[in-house]
Amino acid sequence: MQKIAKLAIQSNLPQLDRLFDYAIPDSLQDVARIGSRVRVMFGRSKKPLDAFIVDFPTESEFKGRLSEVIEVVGNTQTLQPKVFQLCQQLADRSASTLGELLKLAIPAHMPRSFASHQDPTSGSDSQVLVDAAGGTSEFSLLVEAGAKSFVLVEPREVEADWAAVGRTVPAWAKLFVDLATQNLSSGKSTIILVPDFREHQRLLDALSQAGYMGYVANYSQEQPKSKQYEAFLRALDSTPRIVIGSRSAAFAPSYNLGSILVFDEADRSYSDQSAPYLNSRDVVLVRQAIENCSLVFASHSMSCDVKRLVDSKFLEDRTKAFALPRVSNSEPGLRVDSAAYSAIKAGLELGPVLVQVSSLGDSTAIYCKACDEPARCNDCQGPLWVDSTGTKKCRWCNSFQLNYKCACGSSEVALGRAGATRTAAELGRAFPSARVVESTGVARTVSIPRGKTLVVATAGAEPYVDGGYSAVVLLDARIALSRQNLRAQEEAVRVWSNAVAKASNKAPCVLVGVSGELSQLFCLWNHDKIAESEYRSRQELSLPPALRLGSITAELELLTELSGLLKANKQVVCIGPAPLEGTTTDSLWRLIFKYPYSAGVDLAKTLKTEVTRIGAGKTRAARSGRSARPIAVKMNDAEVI
DNA sequence: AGCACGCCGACT
DNA sequence: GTCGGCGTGCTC
Repeated sequence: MQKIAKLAIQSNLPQLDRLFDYAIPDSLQDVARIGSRVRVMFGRSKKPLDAFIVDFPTESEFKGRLSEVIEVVGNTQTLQPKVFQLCQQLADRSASTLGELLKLAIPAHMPRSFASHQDPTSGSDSQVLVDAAGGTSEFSLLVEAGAKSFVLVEPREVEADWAAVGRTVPAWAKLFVDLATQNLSSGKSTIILVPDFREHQRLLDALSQAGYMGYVANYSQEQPKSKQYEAFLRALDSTPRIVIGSRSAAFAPSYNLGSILVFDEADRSYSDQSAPYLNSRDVVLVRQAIENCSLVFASHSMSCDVKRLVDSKFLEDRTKAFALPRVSNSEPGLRVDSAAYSAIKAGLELGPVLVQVSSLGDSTAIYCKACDEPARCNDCQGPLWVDSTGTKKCRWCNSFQLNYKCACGSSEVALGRAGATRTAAELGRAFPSARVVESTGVARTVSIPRGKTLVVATAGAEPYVDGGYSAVVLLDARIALSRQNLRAQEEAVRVWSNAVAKASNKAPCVLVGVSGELSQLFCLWNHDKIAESEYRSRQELSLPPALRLGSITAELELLTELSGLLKANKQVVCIGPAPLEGTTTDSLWRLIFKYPYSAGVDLAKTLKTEVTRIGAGKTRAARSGRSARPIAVKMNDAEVI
């Protein structure tokens, strides 16, 4: 009797989005098991494909002759059953294929890395058993199996008993290390998601100080492929691990998963920019249900999405009381007003000061001095700005505009609002004894040493500093609030809060140029109330996250067809289709659809069938060859409004 | 994706 | 007569 394996093939072709049966030759029967990575010949293709064994059925439904598995790669359970379930469920919910999810979850095999990981003499693990304070700990509620929590974290640098004397760690990093410790003490793994390299590095530092590097699987995507594969293999080991990474770490294999911890869940970097367009928040919610592990969202502000989950009792708010930060606001007026000046001046006497600005470069815009019209690019009519080297550049085509001349004939210009570079220069003149550091998204500064330093940073690029800043000044707050985006306020509060959280205890923080209810709530650090009123208004307007909003991008003809299909479902509301702006291809249109959360899985299933049908070109004449036409289905599109 | 199969026009 | 164009369908 031949042995049969059901395989999930790692290919993102929608036509192949099902399981295939293969025969296992006698020679491979000892090594083949559920989760094994195998190589198979598929179709008429000449090169073998990767696949994973997901079942050993006693007989096959398939009536033809079965091909044989040609190789079993390694002796590890590369695709854990729970990760397989995760991929399956996410493929269903996101209207994409299992193969696509498997590509996200499982890195390609690399024989050399694999061999060195298998080699027992190369073991860098000299693991000490962690002895945490048992079940009485204040953290036990957060790591309890099945517990789902939100924690508004203390917004400052704090001391940790494992850190070197006089050194501090961000409170969120201390919380995460403590929770990982709690898990290790009961033999469990922890997966930690961080939004970018600053948080990644800061957490690694903290784990290193705590002596846990032997447990860490570093899932950073910023290292060579071979290192990433090694991290995957470490996560796969039959021993408790601490996995740290960004989006992709949510798919990491794990031994005895105790908790998933997510810092700053509303950061944009958690949403995928390519298919299957998943958000880490959704991924970890599904994974938590499969693993029955604990889940903790920890942030310095409360996003609408988290507010919704707390309101519906899906998450428990387990915020621990802490001393509120000292935040004040000033009335609209000068960009850098007296409140800002005195905070910087007083702060510099004690240590480093942080100034948050909203944009890069020297000037965000330029105007003609003669006619006051905004300066336009000679090539494409895009708006001009001045970069950090003082060069006039076009925002659209990025071309240099050395010989700019206005349509009225004048070549004299007036500068618009200052970006980080000019702000740094101006403040440098005002505070000549301070060292001025500019930190933006492109400059990779993780942390700066203590000293009389004035840091001018764009939102989200604030370096950490040991002990925390002695003052934090939030400039351009009104600009952040007035962005034409559904999430402008939520996002503004988030970046302000993250800057405030880099301050030391009792350091003064100033929100410059904003008055009104929001700024008052912000000064009182009442994030629950801010999120509450924002979420209520979203509910009144029927906007996310009160319901879900998805989009389909394709040719108009296809969208018309799909919109007819969507309208058949009474729970779905369609908007558009409308031509897609900002692309060079004018043939792409976008259809937006709103639906209640409960309708999501069914709707995704319908769309997936349709996309597969259209992609396969079964009913539609193929004018442009049969190659699948571009259809991008986003079941949860945050950027669309 | 790849690759074969099949059904119509112009070629030694 | 048949060579080869691409439209169509399948892959355990």
